[in-house]
Parts: sequence; C-alpha cells; structure tokens
Amino acid sequence: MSIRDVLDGKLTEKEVEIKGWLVNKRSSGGVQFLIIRDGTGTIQVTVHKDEVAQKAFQDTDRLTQESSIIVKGIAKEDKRAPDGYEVRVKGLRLVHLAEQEYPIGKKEHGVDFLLGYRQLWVRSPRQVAILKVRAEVIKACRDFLDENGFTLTDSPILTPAAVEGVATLFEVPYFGDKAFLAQSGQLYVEATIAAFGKVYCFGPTFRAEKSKTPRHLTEFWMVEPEMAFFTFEDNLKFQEDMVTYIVKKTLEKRSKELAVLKRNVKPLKKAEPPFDRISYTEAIQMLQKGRYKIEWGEDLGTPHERFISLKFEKPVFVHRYPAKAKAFYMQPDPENPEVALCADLMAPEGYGEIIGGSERIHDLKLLEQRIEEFGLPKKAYEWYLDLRRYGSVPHSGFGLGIERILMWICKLKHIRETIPFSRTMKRIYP
RNA sequence: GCCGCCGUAGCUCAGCUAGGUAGAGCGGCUGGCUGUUAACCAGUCGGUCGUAGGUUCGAGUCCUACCGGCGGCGCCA
Repeated sequence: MSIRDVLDGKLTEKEVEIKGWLVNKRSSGGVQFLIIRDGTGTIQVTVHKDEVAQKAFQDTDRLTQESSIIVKGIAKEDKRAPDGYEVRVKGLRLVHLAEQEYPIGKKEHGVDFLLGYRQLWVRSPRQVAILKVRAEVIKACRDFLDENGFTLTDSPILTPAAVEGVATLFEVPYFGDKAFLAQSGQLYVEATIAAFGKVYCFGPTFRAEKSKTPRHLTEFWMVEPEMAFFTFEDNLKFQEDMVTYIVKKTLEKRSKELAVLKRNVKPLKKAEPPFDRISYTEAIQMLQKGRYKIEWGEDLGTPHERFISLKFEKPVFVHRYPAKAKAFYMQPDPENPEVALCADLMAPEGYGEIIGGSERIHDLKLLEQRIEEFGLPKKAYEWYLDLRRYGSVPHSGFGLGIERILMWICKLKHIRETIPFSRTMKRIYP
C-alpha cells in the first residue's frame, strides 16, 4: 500500500497503512499535519487531538524530521491538502525517532555542504526526481538495444593498457604488477562483435582527468554499442533513433519528475530524426563568423561547443574532425584522409557533447601504422590487432555518456546531481 | 594546471570600504494555537569570525603565507 495509490484516488475512504519518513510537520494546536514520504510519493496526514489516543497525539508532537513511522488511517479526498488527498490518522507507530537537527533544512544550502551530506541529500524531492529520470534513461538505453538485436557483453574494469593517453588512467596495484581502471570498453566490444554481430557494454568508466568543470566526473557511466558491418552513415542513423527513443520514453514515463525539476519539455519534444549535421570544417567556419579565434585543426573547446549547440534546436552531429586530433582507431574518410569518419553528437540548449562515435579502422596494415604514429606500445595492442587478422569487417560504434544526456534531459547546471554519489577531482566522500 | 571569487552560529548570510571587543533569518529547545501549506506567534540555547604569523593600545575588519571550497577555462562522455 503506497502513497502513490492514495494520491491516485484508488483508496479514498478506505483504511490505509503508510510506512515512511517524516518530511515536515506543522501544527495548529489541536490538529497536527505530518508530511510523509515513502519513495512512491509524498502525502499529508492529519492527526486530530480528539480522534486519537492521548499518547499517540503526544508522540506525534515529539516527532523529529526524518523519523520513520507507520500510520494507519482513512484516505480522504480534501481540497485543503497539498495534493488533494490526505490520510486522517487513527493510529501511529514510531519506528525510529530521528536525532534532532536533521542537517538538510527547508531553506537553501551551499553545494559543498550538500555534497558532504549526499547520503541524506538523496532524500530531497529534487534529487529523487533526477535519480528517477536517471533510472528511466538507463532502462531506455538497454531496452532499445535489447529490442534491436544487441547482446550485452560487459567489458572489464581492470585493464592492462590505455585506450587513449596513460595520463588519464587510474592506476591500481595488481599482484605486484600494475592495472588500470577502464576509461572505455570500446576495444573489448570490438572483439565481441565477431561473436554476436551487434553488442554493447554498459558500466562505469574512470578518467583521471584533472578537469574541474560542471560537466566532468572521474567516474561516470557509459553505454557503448558496437556494430559489425555498420558504416559511418549507419552509425549516425542508429544514434538518432536511440537518442530519440530515450527522450521519448523519459517524457512518457517521467513527466511528473520533469515537472518537479521545472523542466520545460518543449525543446525535448523536438528531438526527432533526422538530427542536424555539420562537418567540423563547417563548424570552424561558423565559429569564425561568430568571431571566435579558431583555426582548422584545433579541437573544439567548451565555448565553441556551446555556441554550436545553441544554433540548433535539435541534437546536432559534428562530423569529420581532423584525424590528428582524434583517436588512433578511427577510420579515415576515403574522400579526404585528413579527416576521420567520426562524429560527436551535441545536445541542444548549450549542453554540447553527449556522444562520441566513429567508424573503426578494419585494415590491419593501416591500424598498425596508426598505432606507430600515435607512439603507442604495439605489444599491448596485439590482441586488438588479432581482430583485424581473423575475419575483419568494417564496423562502427559510439559511447553515450549517461550523465551527460541526463544533464540535458533534466536541464541541470551541474553533472554532480546526475549520479547517486558523484566522484570528482575534488571530492570522493561520501 | 591557469584565472577570478569566497571561508563569521548546525545551515544561509550581514558586519570588513573609513579597526573599538559579534548580529539576523532558518533549524533545535520551551510555551501558545482544532486546517496547516518552507504555517504562524512569544521566549531561549548556540560563535577560539578557515589556520598560522604580522601591524596596532586594540583585528571578524588591515598585511603575508598556507589550507579548504566555489565559478570559469583547458582535457573529454
């Protein structure tokens, strides 16, 4: 029996039992108003002095914020209640009397304070709403892939070598040797496509980047689909469909939570295929016209991404970056080998990159050459090169950052709210 | 890592410009109110002013260093 059921009017005039936590308490002497939360919703319950035992009324008066209680009473429809329904209490049982001075107050708090009390902050309505949306976004990702013939093949978290730079890897001792926390599962899903065709991995990834920004975590979750026989073009179309599905499902199932977040859903509804596309070269021209000092060959920075992102109403692909600025495994464009067959998907409203993807090099010789050009240790990549020795096929894939897309969907100012316990350069507690 | 800003009660902040011995709101506690909506009303508890040094008769206030945090940037999902 949940608060949600009472708020939906299913139990009106029936006897109900609510198990939950005290959010707030008001009183007007003879009537006490308790606001109770149970994870499905929040409701007001009223305790009338002349309707309960004297002890029950006194106990109610002693209740502290966040005390856990079980109340029995009659569900009522009442215009005076905050959500139109309330429970008129007949009996109340105290499960645990919370200590005085619950740290999270009714008024505003600073970010540092709240993060230090994240274990309690997650109970707040706004945080509950965000984490509900998070769960929905993750479910949507997995449902979409599972329904489209993908097989989940999880990649290891402890890895022997870097995909990209070693500088951004967390090093861990490994039986007298060194291991690193994975910063991508991509290389491993490239292996499993030859077994399953279409695969994905989903899990936490770790980057020891010293980036102190509202868009970076050192531990974040990424879904990485990889598809055999997919061209660059197939890849982009698939990304469009997937992002559209995620946004639609979230709008459908989490409208209440988005309302709690005061998210204007109009921009989200515009996310329908086809998404806009511009080449990196066009992006540079746009930026130069916008009076940004940037030359062809330089990577796009945060202000650049924001500028482009604000120019479009739906997500926009920026494709064909200079090969030199991108990862070693990206397939060069046959029409212009200076650029790679890669694309980043920028979320609108100034949010910027939420996906990075590319067609991968499938030719052994070319891949060996690139590993050498990038100064990477060939030995470490022998297993990866095997994939080009035995039944190599053109293939493509991408990585979707869960927290990044969530930031956009919820329109958050900072990524640290998108995950239950954020890990940033400056904070690893609690 | 670089640039900028900020550390005063449990929390959010005022006090600093022009140095004179610490204040509000919220929360807690006590009391009042039989329909409250971050309820309200009265009272009350609560602070080595981030740390260390310096200037001064006197430092929350001025100076120096350090520590912690926030915002922006770089790197990236």
